[in-house]
Amino acid sequence: MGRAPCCDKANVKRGPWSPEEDTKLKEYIDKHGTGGNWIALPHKAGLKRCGKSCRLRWLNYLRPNIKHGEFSDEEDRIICSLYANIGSRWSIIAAQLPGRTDNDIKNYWNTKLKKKLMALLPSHHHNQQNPPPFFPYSSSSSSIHMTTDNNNNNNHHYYYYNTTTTTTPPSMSFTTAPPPSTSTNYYNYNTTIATSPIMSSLPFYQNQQQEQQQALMSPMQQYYPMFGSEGSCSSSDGSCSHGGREIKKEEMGFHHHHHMFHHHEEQQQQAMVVDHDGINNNNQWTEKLDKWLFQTANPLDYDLEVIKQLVISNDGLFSVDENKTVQESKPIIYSD
DNA sequence: AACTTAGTCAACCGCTCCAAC
DNA sequence: AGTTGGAGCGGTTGACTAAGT
Repeated sequence: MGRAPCCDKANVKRGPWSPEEDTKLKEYIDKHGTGGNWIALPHKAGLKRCGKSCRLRWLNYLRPNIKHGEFSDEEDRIICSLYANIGSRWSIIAAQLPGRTDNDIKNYWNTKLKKKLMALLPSHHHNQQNPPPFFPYSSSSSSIHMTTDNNNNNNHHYYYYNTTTTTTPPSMSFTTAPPPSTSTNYYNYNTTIATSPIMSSLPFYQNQQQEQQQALMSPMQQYYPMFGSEGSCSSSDGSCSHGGREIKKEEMGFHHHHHMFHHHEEQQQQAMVVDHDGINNNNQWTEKLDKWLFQTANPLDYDLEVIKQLVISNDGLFSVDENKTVQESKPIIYSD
């Protein structure tokens, strides 16, 4: 049994709001506030609307200081950085962009910004089924490098799984591990947006060096001010409070990020393997890796301290920890 | 001019969270 | 401690418009 609906769907108006309805809602809230009860509000305001619909209309359109129109490069940069690190937490992203709503940012990302970035990627990433590697994985700077050792003419592909913890904000971190000197093809599967050379070439990253100076401050203060200085206005609900539910949630959600950022930078690089049948399958595996990384919304689900190797075999892609052999491990991507 | 396709974005849906009881 | 129900969130839908054929 599901829960009771919040309103009588048959007796509420749906669809686009008329100017008259907007006026009624705005006048009511200007005069009485929301009263902390959206469900009761439409009846009091004389609106035949669901309370949720009123709330949405107010937050996304009618409340003061809403900013519509073009997003600036700076806003693009902030959205990309945050998306790369926290994913589709639109309300949190919106909280960093005064006047913007989560809905606006979500729409902007889905319809424009994502495509803008896709256009800058190598063509083999343009297939929608194989999303590009700059999409969010976590705030960690984990990455997978693939190299191909053509010099030895053995068609072996080497994947390097890096785990990096860094004191700099994710948007400005760089994975510094160079490809092995023998490699001729180098593909960087960075999981953080700014580590990609493509991303770095975008207009909103042009002043990255300058921003690295700012990186000296705590990233949590920079992006999530509730961890240090001022509270910020959420563009989702317009609140400007340190108290209440939202911030509690964020504190919980970001706990491990916070912790991670305060580690000293260190990087591990583990090489492994690969026994598969040749360079012609290269794309197959790069695509699978992309897909895996993309689907793994939070690679911390895989313990980065444990995963030391990625091993490809005919049965799939395996992560191998120190205590297990390939045979003992379960593939993280199964071979088709 | 008529039709189709693609893009945009406001609004809805269904879920989780959590305060109040 | 368990239940209820409102608030808030993110994903998705669909109406509308613009561009292309």
